[in-house]
Amino acid sequence: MADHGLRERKKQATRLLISNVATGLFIQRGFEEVTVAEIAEAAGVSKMTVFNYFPRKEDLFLDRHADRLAELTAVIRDRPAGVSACEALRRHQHSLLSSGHPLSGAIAGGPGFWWVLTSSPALTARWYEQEREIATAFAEVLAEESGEAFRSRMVAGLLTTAITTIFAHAMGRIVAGDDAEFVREEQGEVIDQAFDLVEHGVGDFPG
Amino acid sequence: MADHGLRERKKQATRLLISNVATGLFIQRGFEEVTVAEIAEAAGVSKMTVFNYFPRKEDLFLDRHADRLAELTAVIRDRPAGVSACEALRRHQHSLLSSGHPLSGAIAGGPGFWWVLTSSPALTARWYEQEREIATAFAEVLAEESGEAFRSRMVAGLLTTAITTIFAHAMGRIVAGDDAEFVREEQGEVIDQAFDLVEHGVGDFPG
DNA sequence: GCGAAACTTTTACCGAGTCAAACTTTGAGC
DNA sequence: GCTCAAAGTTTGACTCGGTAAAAGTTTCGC
Repeated sequence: MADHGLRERKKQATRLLISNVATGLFIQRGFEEVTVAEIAEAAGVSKMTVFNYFPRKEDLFLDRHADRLAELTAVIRDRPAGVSACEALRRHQHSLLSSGHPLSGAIAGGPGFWWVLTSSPALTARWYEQEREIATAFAEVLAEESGEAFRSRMVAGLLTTAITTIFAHAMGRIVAGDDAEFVREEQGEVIDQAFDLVEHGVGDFPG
Repeated sequence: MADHGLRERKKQATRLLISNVATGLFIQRGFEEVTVAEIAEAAGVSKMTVFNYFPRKEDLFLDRHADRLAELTAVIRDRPAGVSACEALRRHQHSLLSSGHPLSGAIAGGPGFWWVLTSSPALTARWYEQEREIATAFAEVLAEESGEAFRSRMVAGLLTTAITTIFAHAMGRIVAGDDAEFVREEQGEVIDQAFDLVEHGVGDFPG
C-alpha cells in the first residue's frame, strides 16, 4: 500500500524530476544564480511543491546525504569482528576509491559538482552541517558499543574529520584544475595518511 | 587619526550598543524570535546600519569570533620552542578553564548564552562555520612551518575537533541542566582525554 | 569655515521560506 | 463504477534576511 501505489510512484517521479532539473540548472549557472521559482517553473511545478520535497534550497543539490549517512553508519556498526571503527572506515574509503565512486573524492558527476559546491557559501555551510550529522551518528553507534559518551564523541569527530579532509583535499585539487586521474592516483596515499594520523596520533607534529 | 577621533569612538560605541541590545533581546526571547528590524529600532538606528556593522544576523550574537581566532592562532604560532601544537593548545585550554574564561566551556555569560546558541539551527551552523575558519587558520600556520600541506590540514582539523568537542560537551551538560560548578570540575579531565586522543591516536577504539 | 570623505538613512527591491485556503488527484469501500 | 475522505498540489499573500543606490548628515583636514 505504501509502496507501489500510483500515488507513491508519482511522488518519487516528481521528486526525481525536480532534483534533476535543479541540479542541471545549478551546474549550468551556479547555485546562487538559480532561484527556486525558476526551478519550479522549469520542472512544471509550483514553488510550494519544491519546498514540499526539499525543505531547503540546498537540499536540492545535496540530496544524497541520507544515503551516505546510512552507508557510513553501517560501515561502523556492521564491521567484522576484530576490526576497529577506524580501520573499517579506512577500508571503506579505499574501496570507494577503487570502485570509482563519486563520493571517494575524485571524479563526481563531473567537475561541475565541485564547482557548484564551492561556489556557494550557503551550500558549503550545509555540506559541513551534514558532516556534523555524520559525526553525531558515529558517536551514537560508538557510545552504544562502548558506553563511553565523551570518548565516543571525540573519536566520532576525529573519524569524520578524516573523511571530510580527504574529501576536501581531492575537491580542492580538482577545482584548482588538477587532472582528475592524477588526483585519483595519489588519493590512496592521502587516505592512509589521514587515517594513520587518527589511529596513531599526531604526536609532536610539526616538531 | 584612525584611533581616537570622534568618528572612531562613535563607531565603536554604536557597534557596541547594537551588539548589546541584540544580545539582550536574543537572551530574552531567542534568536529566531527577534527580527533585525526590531533590533535596529531598539538601538535607535536603521536596519541598514545594523548590517553595516554586522554582515549577518548571526554575527550579532557570535561577535567574539575574530578575537578568539586571533588568540588561538597565536597560541600555536607563538608557542615556546620544543612544545608541539597539540601540547600548546592543551595547555591553553587548561589555562582558560582555570581562569574561568567564558570560552573554556563552563560558565559563559550565564546559561542564557548556551540556550540561545542551541535554540537556533542557523546560529549553530554559523558557530560551526567559525570552527572551520579556525581549522583553516591552523592549517595555514602549520603548513607554513612544516611545508606539508595535507598533513597540516589534517592535524589542524583534528586539533579543532578537540576544541569543538570539549566545548560542545560542556555546553550540552549545562543546557541539560547540570550544575555549572560540577561541570567545571570535571572539565580538566575532559580536556586531557580529548588531547590524548589527538596526540596518541584512537587506536582500536572501541575494541 | 569650507569642502571632501565617511557614515547613516531612506527607499526600493530580491529571494528564501511559511501559511492558509482552495483545488485536484488518488485510493478504499460499497 | 461511484462516492467520499485523505493526500498532494496550487495559489496568493505575507515575513524576514539581505542588497543596492542615492540622498542626507556628520566629522575631519586644511
